[in-house]
Amino acid sequence: MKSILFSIHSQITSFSKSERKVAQYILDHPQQVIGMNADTLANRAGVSAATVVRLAKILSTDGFPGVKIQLSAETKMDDSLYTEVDPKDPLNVVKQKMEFRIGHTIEQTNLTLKDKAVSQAAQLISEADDVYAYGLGASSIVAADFQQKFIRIGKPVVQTMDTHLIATGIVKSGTVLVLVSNTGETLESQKLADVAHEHDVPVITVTHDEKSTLAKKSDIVLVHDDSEENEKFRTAATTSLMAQLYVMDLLYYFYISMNFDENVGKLKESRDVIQKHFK
Amino acid sequence: MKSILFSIHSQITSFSKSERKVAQYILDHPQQVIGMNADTLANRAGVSAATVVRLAKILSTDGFPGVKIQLSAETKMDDSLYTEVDPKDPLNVVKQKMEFRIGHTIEQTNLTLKDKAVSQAAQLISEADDVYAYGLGASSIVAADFQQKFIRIGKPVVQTMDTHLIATGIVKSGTVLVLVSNTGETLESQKLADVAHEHDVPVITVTHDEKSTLAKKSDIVLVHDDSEENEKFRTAATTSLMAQLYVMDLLYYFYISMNFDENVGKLKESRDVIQKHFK
DNA sequence: AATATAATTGAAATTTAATTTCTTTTGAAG
DNA sequence: CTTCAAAAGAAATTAAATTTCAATTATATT
Repeated sequence: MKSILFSIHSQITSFSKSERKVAQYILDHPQQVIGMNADTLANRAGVSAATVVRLAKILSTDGFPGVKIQLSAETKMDDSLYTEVDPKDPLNVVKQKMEFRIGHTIEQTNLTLKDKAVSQAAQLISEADDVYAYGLGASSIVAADFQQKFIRIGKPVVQTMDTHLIATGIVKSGTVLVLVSNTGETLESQKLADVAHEHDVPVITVTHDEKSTLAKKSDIVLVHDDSEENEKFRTAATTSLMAQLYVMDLLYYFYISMNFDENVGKLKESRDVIQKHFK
Repeated sequence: MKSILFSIHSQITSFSKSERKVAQYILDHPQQVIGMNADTLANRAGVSAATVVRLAKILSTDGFPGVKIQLSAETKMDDSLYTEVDPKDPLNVVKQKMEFRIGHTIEQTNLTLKDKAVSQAAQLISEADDVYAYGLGASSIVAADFQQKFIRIGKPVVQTMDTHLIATGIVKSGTVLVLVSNTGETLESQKLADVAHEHDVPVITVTHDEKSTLAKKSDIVLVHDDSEENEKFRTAATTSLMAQLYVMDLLYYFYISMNFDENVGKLKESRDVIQKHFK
């Protein structure tokens, strides 16, 4: 089964005038044609349905529905939705745009995030006696998520926005510090990184800017995408928040898989405890 | 990004017996199904054509032909990606699978979430004198995000995990209570909903189960998807967390757009304050 | 356990879409 | 001009999808 678009392209000179109109329309709007019936396409191309069907028979043994199916196999989604969210957009358009950009952000994060950094971070955490996590603003939410995830599998994490308290904790070897900072320029995080290094405590940073001050002060950098960075009207950096949570989830997943049965067992215990005592 | 096979995989437990037969047949022979009509598939699966069509309607807005078209689009890509994350999967496969299911969750949430519920919730919040938010476990993170978002635009929100404190607050008319609970069965949230109603305080709930106890006790229900619900090994309900954050973001967006210039002005002020004093 | 109620299912009827047939139109050759 | 063949559309036909509805099965309630 070879490409139908290629077929059209190479055969188009042999088509009759009306058939050519249809063929050209398909070449110009393959994605839209997938959602049309023969009548609609006929109208759009300015011919009759019979012509559409005749052309379809040339292109596919399964007639017009067969053409749509083949088009669907070879056409990828168009990127027209990747425009900024506009205050005048109705909610349903906002939804579509958001869906698209979240998908895009995760996709990009999959590219920027280094597998090796994830495995090294997981390794560090598993070897650590104590783990401290810090983030400010939206990043505090990510740090809290990180804490929750690891406590559930029996790996306690201290997470607080009290910088002094964290500084007090990260003075002991065997400790690991996890910092979350979208920009990588948060002053508080930088100070904590300095404290950590003074005491040979390794620093794992989650940030979107691998060239940021914080990234340079870190031992392992988990870099995520931030597509909304340069937009005029950012809703609330939600996509960047999601990218960070996603990075944490991969880290968590990798950590679990290093010792799968044991960790899943602990996860199950956690659920059972809740189920038994709080339901 | 929209995958029928993943949809089937994650929804199959919710299908009826006959629908499940069809669903399983599609999972087992996606390529062959593309070349069948509804009758043939019905015979192969041992059900009636009506059942095939009914299932098709669940899976695609374009009915059975739509299912075939989508199958065609995705069977050329690696059809192992819609399956559960497996501990033996290498990290790059996990990344792809996760990307896939996050996209799917947002897409599904766009379908389940009612625009009207969002606008009503935004309206309630804008008219409220005081707003309280509560969530436990992963949902506390969502409540915290909600708080952060609205404080940034000059709408203070009280968010704490101290149920007594919340109960103390929601006894005054003009107050709104926002509850986050994935299952909709969290006891603490139910109690708070009861307190709220005793004092005529409206309750907005974010949950994945519109038939849950909490949903029934709520004035406005913001329903999100939870595709991982039925999986044996859920990483950490991260997709459901993302769906909740996404719902909050839409709510926030809608709230801003009700009074765009003013709210964006406040958002800018918030950023300036941070910039001036903490950078 | 008996009954009521709701959900599920398939057969038949209906609607919609695709296809074929047949007639009209177009255009090139004599 | 006329003739003929190819092309195209209108209408008729066929096939497919979908809906309706009645029968059945499952679920909840007393």
